[in-house]
Amino acid sequence: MSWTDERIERLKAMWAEGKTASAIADDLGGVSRNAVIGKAHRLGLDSRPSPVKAGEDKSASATAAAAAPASTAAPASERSAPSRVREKPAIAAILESAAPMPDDDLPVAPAATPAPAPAAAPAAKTGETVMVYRSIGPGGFVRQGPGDQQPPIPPAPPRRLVPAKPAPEIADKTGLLDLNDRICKWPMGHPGEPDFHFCGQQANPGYPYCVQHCGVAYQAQLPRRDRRPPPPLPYGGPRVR
DNA sequence: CCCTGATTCGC
DNA sequence: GCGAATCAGG
Repeated sequence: MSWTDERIERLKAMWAEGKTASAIADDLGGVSRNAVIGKAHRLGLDSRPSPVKAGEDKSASATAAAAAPASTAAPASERSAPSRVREKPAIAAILESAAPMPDDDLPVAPAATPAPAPAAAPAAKTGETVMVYRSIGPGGFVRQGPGDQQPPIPPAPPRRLVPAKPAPEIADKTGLLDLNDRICKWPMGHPGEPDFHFCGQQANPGYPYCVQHCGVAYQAQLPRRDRRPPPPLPYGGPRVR
């Protein structure tokens, strides 16, 4: 079925009415909803509120490709495609929410300190043993492997927090409270380990990491034809739809 | 699973 | 230009 003038007019009208692409495709007949969407785009019709686009942070993703670090910069021939960049670690987002303590005389710890999300270290590869860092109170964590059973630990009671001197081994390392938007937040080591700290280099402006770590965190996606097929899975692989 | 619209890219 | 395949959020 081809796009006659008459069918294009009907598509435009229904698109303007806010009908979904599926409904338009059903109504026109002989075309899929993808065909309708594709045609609408080529006609330059208004974009609809997309479930995917909603809430997207434009400033971050739109500039991601342009400001990509030199180490992964795509060749000039590469299509301009901001969405071709993916962020690997979600750690930065978690750390962004680490607000500084109120400036009161001495802060009081909340009764129930939620355990931080067990963020995987950036270097972790699939198949590696997943360690969990369980909070055992303010500033304390234990490492747990999947096999380690341990009853839940009751939250620490509220108590006054006394400013502690940093341990000598991290005296001049970048800790959680040293972070701000100009400092690279790439984790070095693992949370809970005595010398855990952050990279601390000057952050690439607009990014949570320094230029070097941006090169690890943001990587250009290969065109589909250049991607390797996923390795075969055990048991003959997943069910084919 | 279902739905949605956006995007990519082989044709 | 077309539209299936894919993506990603709801």
